Formats: sequence, C-alpha cells, structure tokens
Amino acid sequence: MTAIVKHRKSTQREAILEAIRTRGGHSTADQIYEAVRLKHPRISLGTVYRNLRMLCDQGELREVNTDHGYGRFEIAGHPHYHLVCRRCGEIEDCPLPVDKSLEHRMQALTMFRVEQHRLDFIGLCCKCQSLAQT
Amino acid sequence: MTAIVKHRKSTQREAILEAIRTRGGHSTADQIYEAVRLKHPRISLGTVYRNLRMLCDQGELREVNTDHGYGRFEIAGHPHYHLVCRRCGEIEDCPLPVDKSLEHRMQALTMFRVEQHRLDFIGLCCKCQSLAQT
DNA sequence: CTGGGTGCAAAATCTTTGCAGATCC
DNA sequence: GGATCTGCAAAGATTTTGCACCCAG
Repeated sequence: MTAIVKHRKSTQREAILEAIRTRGGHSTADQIYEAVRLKHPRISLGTVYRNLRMLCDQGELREVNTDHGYGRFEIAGHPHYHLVCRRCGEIEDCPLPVDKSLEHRMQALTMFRVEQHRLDFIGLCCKCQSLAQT
Repeated sequence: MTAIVKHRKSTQREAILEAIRTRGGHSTADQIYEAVRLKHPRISLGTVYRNLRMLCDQGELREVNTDHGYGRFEIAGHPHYHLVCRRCGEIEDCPLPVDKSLEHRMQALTMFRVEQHRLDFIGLCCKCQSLAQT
C-alpha cells in the first residue's frame, strides 16, 4: 500500500522537522524556511518545499489548508479539528473530540467513498478580537 | 454592517453568475472563464477574477477551498457541507444537515470567537473510485 | 562509487492590478 | 459627463523543477 521509497537522512530534513516541532506546528513553508535558516543559512526554499512534500507523502507531516493563500504544515499526530482565524490566518488545535461516526452517517447517504473528514471552526483569534470590530 | 457599495450591472458579471448557475456550482475561475467565453469571446480572465471577488464580497457567491490549488465558487445559498474528492478535486454538496450546535459546544471551550464552521468529507468520487485503487 | 539530496535560479500556477479606453446611468 | 467596468498585459505570490555539484551509505 504505502509506497516503499528509500530516503537517506539529511541534515536539512531533520532541521525542517525540528523547526516545525519547535514552532509548535501550523507553520507556513516560509516560516519554516526562516527558522531553519538560523542554523543552516545556506538552505534554499526549494529544499524546504521538497522536503515538506516528501514528509507529507511519507505521512510524517500533514498539510493544513486555510483560505489564506499558503499551505501550513503540522506534525501528523492524532487527528483533531482546527480553529482558523479569518483575519490573520493563524490556526489553533481544537479541544473538541473527533467524531468518526460522522463519516459512517455520511457514508450511508452517498455513493462517494468517504475516507475522512475535516472540521474547521472559523472566527477570530484572541489577538484579532482586540484589533478588529468587524 | 454590509458595506454599501454601488455597483452597476454589467453584461460580463451577469454572464459569470449565469455560468456558475448553469454549471451547477463549485466551478473554478478558469472553468467559469471558459464557459463565459463561449458567449463573450472577448472577456478576460482578469475580469472574471475581479467579478468573482466582488460577488463574494457582496455575499452572492461563496468561495470553497480545497487542497487542489485553485479556488472554487458556488452560489451562496443556505449553508451545507461538502464532499471533496482527493483525487480529482471535484466537490459535491453534502446531504447531512448543518449542525450549528457544534459552534456553541466549541465556543464554550475556548477564547477564540467562533463564528462559523465548515465540514468537508474527503474521499473518492464515483468516477475516481473506478479509476484508482489507492 | 552512485544515486538521492541540495542550492540556485528559472519556470509554472493561480490570482491580482495598473492603465487607457469603453460603458452605464 | 463622470464614475464604474473592461481588456490587456504586466506584476505578485506561492510552489515546483531542471541542472550540476555534493554527500550519505
């Protein structure tokens, strides 16, 4: 099932994973690039993207999509929902438990083959609540 | 609340709305562009994007995000969930009723100001089920 | 050694924008 | 007639890729 692809270990890839862990997840490619650059000034954005893609394919990372134009990446631990700020795009993990039964309920109603679901709550993060009225 | 902006009517904008209605929603900017071009060969992609943005701002359209790189647009009727095909990116509307109580349950647990939520089921559409095994 | 990984820069993709002329009211 | 829209093309933003060199195994 899972593609068997050999990958060497590389300093850069380790550093990228480390950076995501340190930042606490939900980082954009550029944030990761900047973070890694502190220790590895010669790393290139291309390498960051290449490794993010690879780590996603391997299941070590998960890409989180927002409406804010760029992808964000998190460590692929146990699944959870997200809180997404519509103003600044920041993402927080959601304390609500994941409800797998939704998938079964849904599957009963459609020919579409349901494999997983994602639930995002959209609104304003604490910081943006104080800044904006709208 | 809603910004009071005057907008004239334009042949192009009408045609864009019409195209989205005809295609049945969930269209990409490019699909809309191609559809409108049949009747208005001189329309430009820029105009399509400008009008899509405007119609979203006015609340006539809603932008639906997928992981497939481009935005999709649907008529902003009553809210509903989506089925998203991970292979081809196609979107279907979901028959499951929207559960607003999720937002209240969530709001009770966080400082984040919850305004709405979105729920996508991810999997394989009928067409892609027959094509792929993975 | 040798094939995967990297840096660099160019290219690809999707979307937005500046400008001059056309259009609606 | 004047503000709004349009077409065109150039610019932006984000992500991917070709290539020659480098390095882990």
